[in-house]
Amino acid sequence: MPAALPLATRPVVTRFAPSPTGYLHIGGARTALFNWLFARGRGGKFLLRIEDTDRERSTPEATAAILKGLSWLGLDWDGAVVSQFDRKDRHAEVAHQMLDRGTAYKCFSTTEDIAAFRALAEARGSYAVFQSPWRDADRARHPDLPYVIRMRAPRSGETLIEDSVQGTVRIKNETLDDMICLRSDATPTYMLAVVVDDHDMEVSHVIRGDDHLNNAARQQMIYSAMGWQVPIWAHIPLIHGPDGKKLSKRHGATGVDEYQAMGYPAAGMRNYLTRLGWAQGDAEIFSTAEAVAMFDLDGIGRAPARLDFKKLENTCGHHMAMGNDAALLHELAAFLVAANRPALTPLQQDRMARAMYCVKDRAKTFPELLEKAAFALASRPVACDEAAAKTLDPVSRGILKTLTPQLQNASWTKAALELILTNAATAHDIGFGKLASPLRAALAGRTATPSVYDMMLVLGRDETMVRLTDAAG
RNA sequence: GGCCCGUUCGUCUAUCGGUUAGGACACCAGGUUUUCAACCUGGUAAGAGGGGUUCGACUCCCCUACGGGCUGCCA
Repeated sequence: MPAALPLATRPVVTRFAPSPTGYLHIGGARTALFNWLFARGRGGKFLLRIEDTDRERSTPEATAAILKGLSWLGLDWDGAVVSQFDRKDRHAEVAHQMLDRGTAYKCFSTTEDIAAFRALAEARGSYAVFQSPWRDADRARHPDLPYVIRMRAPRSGETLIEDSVQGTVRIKNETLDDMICLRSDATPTYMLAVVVDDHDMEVSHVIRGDDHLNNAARQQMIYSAMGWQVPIWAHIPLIHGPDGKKLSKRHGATGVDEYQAMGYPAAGMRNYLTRLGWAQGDAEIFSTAEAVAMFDLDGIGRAPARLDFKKLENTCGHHMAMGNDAALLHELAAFLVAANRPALTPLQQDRMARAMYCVKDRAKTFPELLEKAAFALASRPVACDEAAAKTLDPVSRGILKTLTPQLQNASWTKAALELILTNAATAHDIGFGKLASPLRAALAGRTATPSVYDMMLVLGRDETMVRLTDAAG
């Protein structure tokens, strides 16, 4: 029976426990985020454990990628990263304790025996759970052969999982097998290792993908076998691709590193991921601090959510606009590294910093930010695209020429520039739009740009003058 | 196959027996405008299907369909 009540008074400890077999999956990132939000909002701890008991598939590169992904998202963990493999002796110790207590037993069946059993069971249409002949065998008759340690699971009755997201889930014990806790090479299986580690690490809330919901019943048996307090379970639905199928490579990006390389700001990513499968009323756009304050288990939905890139972009756009200029500049530099693009020169950095105010609220991603700020990053002579070149006809060039002397002595403020330019438009008997086009071409080399005033302000008098002169020919 | 979970606008969701079923993204129309974007206003759009329970069901129960997960000496 889950002892949910005493746990409420236990300090909150959550954890993220990925297996290091690849990059940090976007679904894993959201699981980590939920754990992090929950802990941070309750003054608790958020621990990180690498489940590397599968030596075949675990790699240090994958661990590094996971840590990097978490760092990008700003999900800081408490204490040192725990390697599950390093704790294998402790796991084995617990397995033997269960053996001593009679809640586990040695099983000498070979993988061939098991396969044969399953084939037979399947042919008969009964449960395909393996029933070991060694479960009740006399120890005196144990052969001197390799063995695994199996849980002596109850074969009748049911196990109740009190889940904060899924509600009460009843699982018939007859559908659960005597799972292996310690392999024949004395290494622990995942099922044993998670329980021992979560217990030893004093994890109070296990928030993880609902692919582990069935496992929770098995794991709960180990808790009771050891007389340990069961944590509060919260099995969250997985993320699906836009077509509702399990998110996979064919949907596009699945690794968080790819999202960083695509230029989504981390704050926007956090906001979107928080809101994906979780809600509190109509809250849509919120800061990380607000998310920490708001997040709870009650708001987690029970159905898998689909990834929607349009909404991700929109959310990111809000965060880009809300972002602190210096912080955005800093993140932009990190994006360039992640995207394997050249870093900004000192001059470009300076211009970018000054342009930020007029470009950040029109960009959703860093590539867009760069695109909008192209005028500031361009170096002379500014190359014109086709459409911009067309606006620089002889008449327009003539007008640009008349502008330079006036700009020479103008005070470099928006109000002053506005006066000069509107007067110039009037003097040449054209609308302001007609004047703005060649100015855009001269200053940015393109037809879609921020306001001409903003560009002039960002570039400064000298640069503006030379660009106009360049264009005027 | 067996077991478990899920199903509200195209998408993310609100609703926790009584609402004209709300918001956001996307989309459409209009507006603003110095281009693009942004922004403002309005609009289209939903309870998978079938049975119950109830004075009354999106909400509770059952069945079906569909989707997902688990069913490993993987995690």
